[in-house]
Amino acid sequence: MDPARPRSRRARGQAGARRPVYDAASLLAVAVAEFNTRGYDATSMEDLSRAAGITKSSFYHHVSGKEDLLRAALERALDGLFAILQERHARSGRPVDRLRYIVRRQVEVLQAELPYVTLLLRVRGNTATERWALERRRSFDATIAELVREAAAAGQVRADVDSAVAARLLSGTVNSIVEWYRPGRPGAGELPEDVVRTVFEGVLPRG
Amino acid sequence: MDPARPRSRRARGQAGARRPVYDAASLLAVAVAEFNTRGYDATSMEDLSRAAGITKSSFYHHVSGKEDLLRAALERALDGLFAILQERHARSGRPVDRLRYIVRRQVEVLQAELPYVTLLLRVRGNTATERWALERRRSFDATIAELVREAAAAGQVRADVDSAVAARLLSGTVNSIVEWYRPGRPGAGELPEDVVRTVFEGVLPRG
DNA sequence: GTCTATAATCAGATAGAC
DNA sequence: GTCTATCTGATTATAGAC
Repeated sequence: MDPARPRSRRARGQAGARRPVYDAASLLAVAVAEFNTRGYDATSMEDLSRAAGITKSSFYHHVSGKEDLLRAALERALDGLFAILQERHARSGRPVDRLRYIVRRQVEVLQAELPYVTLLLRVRGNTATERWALERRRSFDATIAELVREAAAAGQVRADVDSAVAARLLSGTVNSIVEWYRPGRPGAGELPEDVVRTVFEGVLPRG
Repeated sequence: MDPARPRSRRARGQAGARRPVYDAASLLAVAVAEFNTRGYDATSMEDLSRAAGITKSSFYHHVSGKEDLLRAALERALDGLFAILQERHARSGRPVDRLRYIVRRQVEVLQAELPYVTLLLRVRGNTATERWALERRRSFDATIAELVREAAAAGQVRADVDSAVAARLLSGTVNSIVEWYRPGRPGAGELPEDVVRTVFEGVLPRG
């Protein structure tokens, strides 16, 4: 009927294809979405392959196993977060200004890499991969905590709350966003600035 | 050798017994600790019985199953949280004062019922029990969100951050405490007030 | 690249002896 | 109350046909 039919094979690679041609990256996205819905441990390879629309065996043709999917996802999240610390405004200036910048950027990365960061924040430490990710996370948090300490020593943040506690509350507030933020909602662009305002100035009206 | 030997059976019920005489409540505490360490789905009944020092079969003699353990734990956490909303200072006064009171009490309940609240905050919704808990949690959060809205309408909290966003950040900050707080550390008594100060006034210095 | 079939292991749960 | 032994089903992963 249609002489151009053989081309449809290539066309599947474009958007709008009935069943996408998968590569490692797109299957990772599918897997991470499932991990976040059910939890990593509760998600079987069967669940993943069904979500991709292929059989378990076909799925294994593309990926090497469940834990490698996890590692790739966690790596992407961690790389995004650590890249912030290398940016110019995160490395120079008053501690409190660097802190403000990092918090804003952290919210932005969280929005941009939501599924990957979400997965990262739910890791428990059951496997070597998870413990590796937890350690890198702890290292990131320690950098923030040190910055809060410096800002407190310079009188740039309040002294009546222990700086270690303040740092944990700050990180906790930012991280909690993954529990409810969904992209595409109105007001998403204002979120980083809203978080900075709320964290630094509190919820009470200006005084 | 010792004519009083039979008594040792009763003595095991006291503190310092080598292997405690278990009842449903003490096994629940053991189970919740394991759930929080490894995650609910990654924890097997074998893990639980080993943690209790008995076999899987003996463990089943005391409890009816894994999901019932989960339900009992989640119920305890939820009951603790909802009880706050019935207290006098949570029900009368200016919205912002009620809010402040609830936040302080929420931190206190979180400290007192740490393992149970921790488990509650990690539930994903895979089973009917988990979905039931998630719905009760959402109902609790909705009460807080409504209170923030009222406080905003009365000009008692800042208007330049959306009240729904502010409410989520507030709840997120409080809930994030389970990720790092451990009882018995110095400064634990000051935590509720530190959280109230940080959330309401921010991390910047006064004035 | 996708499939069916299956291996090997581990999970939650129970039976029945002591 | 605790044990050993076992059932049943799900899980990760692989073999080999098309």
